Amino acid sequence: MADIARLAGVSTSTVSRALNHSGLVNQETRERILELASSLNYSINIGAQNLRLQQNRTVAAVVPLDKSTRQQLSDPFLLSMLGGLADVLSEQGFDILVSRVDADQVDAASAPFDSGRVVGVVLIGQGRHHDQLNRMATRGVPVVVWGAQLPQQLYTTVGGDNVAGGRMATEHLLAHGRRRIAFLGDTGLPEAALRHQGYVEALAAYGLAPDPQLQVAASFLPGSGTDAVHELARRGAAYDGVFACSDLMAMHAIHALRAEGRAVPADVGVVGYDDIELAAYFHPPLTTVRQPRDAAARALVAALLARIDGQPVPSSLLPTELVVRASAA
Amino acid sequence: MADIARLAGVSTSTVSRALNHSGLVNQETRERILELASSLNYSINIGAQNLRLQQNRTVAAVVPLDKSTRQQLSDPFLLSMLGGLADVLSEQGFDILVSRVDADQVDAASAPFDSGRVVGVVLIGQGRHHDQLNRMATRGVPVVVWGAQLPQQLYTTVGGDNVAGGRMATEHLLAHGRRRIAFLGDTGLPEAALRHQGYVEALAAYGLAPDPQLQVAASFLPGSGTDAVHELARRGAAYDGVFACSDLMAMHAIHALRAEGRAVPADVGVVGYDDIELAAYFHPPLTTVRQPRDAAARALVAALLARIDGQPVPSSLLPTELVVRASAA
DNA sequence: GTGAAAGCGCTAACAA
DNA sequence: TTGTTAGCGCTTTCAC
Repeated sequence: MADIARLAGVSTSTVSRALNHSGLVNQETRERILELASSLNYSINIGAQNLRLQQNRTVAAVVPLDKSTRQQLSDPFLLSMLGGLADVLSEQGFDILVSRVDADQVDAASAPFDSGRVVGVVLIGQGRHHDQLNRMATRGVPVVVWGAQLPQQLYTTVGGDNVAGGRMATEHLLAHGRRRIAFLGDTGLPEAALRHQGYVEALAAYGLAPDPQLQVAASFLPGSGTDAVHELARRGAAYDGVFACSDLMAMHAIHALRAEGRAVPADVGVVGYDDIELAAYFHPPLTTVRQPRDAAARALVAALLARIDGQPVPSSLLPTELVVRASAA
Repeated sequence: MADIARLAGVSTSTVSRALNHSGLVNQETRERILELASSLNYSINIGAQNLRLQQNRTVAAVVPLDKSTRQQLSDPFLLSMLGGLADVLSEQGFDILVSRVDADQVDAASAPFDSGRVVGVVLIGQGRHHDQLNRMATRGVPVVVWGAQLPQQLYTTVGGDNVAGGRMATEHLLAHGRRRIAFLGDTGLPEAALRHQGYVEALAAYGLAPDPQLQVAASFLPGSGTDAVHELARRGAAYDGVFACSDLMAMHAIHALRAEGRAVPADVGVVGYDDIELAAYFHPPLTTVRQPRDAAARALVAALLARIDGQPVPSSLLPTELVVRASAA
């Protein structure tokens, strides 16, 4: 900036004003400065500007990753959520800093906030971090989480209607004559727990009680769908339906079922969750519960900005929708 | 920091030294300061520190996106590359700023560098941006690109061996008796062009010439695989093999073939590219060319750091590998 | 072992 | 319309 000032024969103040399109600069001077700046590929140093202005237009998107398994974040839905967030935040003029933290040290998610790097944090995946998240919120870290609303929650969540999702998925299987429906998902995770609740409700409406033998605590890691089907086989469980808590899991399960010689949907009906892009092209095309990804990204950003603004923001529940294709009919 | 200094009864200089583990601080003073800092959840303001130190440990990962189609980056392989980069960069103590730019304004990719936000740029996807990338490199922007090496290239690329990949895929189909092999990919893109070259070479080794009727300029966008199969049908082209330039495309193509009543691999053998996570669980399990994602992420980061260091960095070619499953046998 | 002072690149009173 | 000056939060000589 000093260089430009020198070359333009003005002070840095004038350059600053010109670059910020302040009206208080002579038309001609302004043009000279702008031309100079663009010919030098000069851009205002954002770090210095932020320091001076005490502002910041960067948000952290944090994905917890399971370091025990050194598992990359690989769930396509969560990954695409990251993409959706990036889009929405760009639109709003925010930059997005992506960081990955150990699932058991989610506190670390606030580091970029504490050090003034970002103005807020979006956590993609609530996991088992309720307490840590509450602690962060208490410390005043503006944090918004993709996940389920929990009692005594001090942070804001945005999530799909998991109970309804679980209910619709199960109802669909029941409506197609399935009576022994396996539930694949880790109810230790709030979202899966709620989907399970929907599952139980749907069963109850048919006068059925959930059979513990049919419940497998499959994680969201790839491969878990396969493992779950093996586990059911090991238990000798009889089932004609599967409700999986993610499409990835459902696809793996279908693959494993096929390996067992069981046809989908003829022998076993399968319903997934998320409606990832590939779901429609899988074989058989996957019946699944759609989560509103774009709306979610929008809601997460809106909530975060409001939080940053100091407003209390209620958690929100986005509608989910059953997409009927062929895997359960 | 001033607060801590006051509370500890020392000057900010001392606080700074203590926080930076400078040996020149009294043991006891240091401890008092550190305790104070952690009890206040204080972290050094990185912006100010960077300004003062003239340093920066942030790298931009830029994904070009096709604004004409408003298409999100959705290719699972590229998305997972982003994940791999995030891992490697974290390991090295770098933060990662993700931005999306219009495919036709890739110049904008250097904005975070010009404004001092990042020390370098990794571009995930070379596309048709050769000239713009050369221009960026000429301006001195440290930029490293996932893509193919091109003549007169001033920037550094890291890429898989596309020619070998194309050759192996095609050879595999040929070895299984396929003679009319469709090529699905846009040869306007450097990587697809090289894969096509491998395809042609493999055909030539069998004394076959490529049939233009069998070449469809399918993009990397989702749905293009489906479109390509429709296009082949429209042309009335006869084929018994398909080499698709991405797994996503291959999966879509298989779906479309099935809709046409053609079995894979019985009627048509299909080979994909990338070896995304789902490839093994697709039906039929996808035979594909594996791209070394983790090695690629590592190489990209190493190249970028060397570039930032001012060293000239040669482009590199990573080995690809044919993963034989069931879709082409 | 510690503090005072200067300066990283920028902006905004305030003065001219 | 422009320049001077101070200061954002930090580190680091230099002096004590």
